[in-house]
Amino acid sequence: MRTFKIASFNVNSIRSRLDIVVPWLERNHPDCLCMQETKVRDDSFPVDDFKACGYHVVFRGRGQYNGVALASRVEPKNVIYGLAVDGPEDDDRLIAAGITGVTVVNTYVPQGHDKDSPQFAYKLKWYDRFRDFLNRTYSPSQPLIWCGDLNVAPESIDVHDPKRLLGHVCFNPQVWDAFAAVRSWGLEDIFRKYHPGEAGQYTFFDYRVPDAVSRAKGWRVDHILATKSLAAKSLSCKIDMAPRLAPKPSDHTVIMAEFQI
DNA sequence: ATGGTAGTAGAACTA
Repeated sequence: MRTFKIASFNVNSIRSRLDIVVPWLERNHPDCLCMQETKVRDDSFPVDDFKACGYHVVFRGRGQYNGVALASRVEPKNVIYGLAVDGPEDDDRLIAAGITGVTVVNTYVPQGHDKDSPQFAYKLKWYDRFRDFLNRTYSPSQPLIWCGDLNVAPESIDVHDPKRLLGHVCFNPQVWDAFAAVRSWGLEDIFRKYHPGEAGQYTFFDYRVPDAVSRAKGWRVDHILATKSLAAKSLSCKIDMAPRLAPKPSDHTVIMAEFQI
């Protein structure tokens, strides 16, 4: 029996966020850190910065947009790059690996732009494709974590102004249905397990909203979910606001969870 | 208030 500590962080450019990510790793020592929006081509990924603080890192990205990475204290096994092993591109939004017996699936779900846009249709389709990916690649009976920027605030308590925001591409009945369909494969929201009904717990604060953090103008769109057997072994789940309060922050912050494995 | 800021870029896009 040991503890498995995992965190997820939309870094909004890994190269711009090294001064936050590296000290955070050294201070918190997770077994695994999942990153989204790395915004860097694979040939420019800062591998050495992760090596220097004792982490392996696997990644997939083509530059300006998206990109995902997974840092791990042990070498990741069975790495899968991309949702679409045999289908159309998924724009560098998924990386999955086995880490000390736990399968970690790290995704950056499409944001959706606007509910009348092709990007929104792509987002809904992406959830469907992701469920198919889970179904053909893994089993809900295995210890598996799905985490990342999932671009959905599942409940009214997950946004600062549910009345005004209802219908937004990240707070939207169609997205809730698509997200629920993935969860019904066999995944539980670990954050809500420890904070049931707790409002005002956010992982994203828009840069464009003045004093968004101090005025609590946030969204809970970054998540850690686990299959039933693993969820039963969870110990904690919390949002760490420190990275969002640091100088030159990402617009997201870190969510982390611990499991007994 | 249909803006605001920050990232990739080296203009316009994504969030």
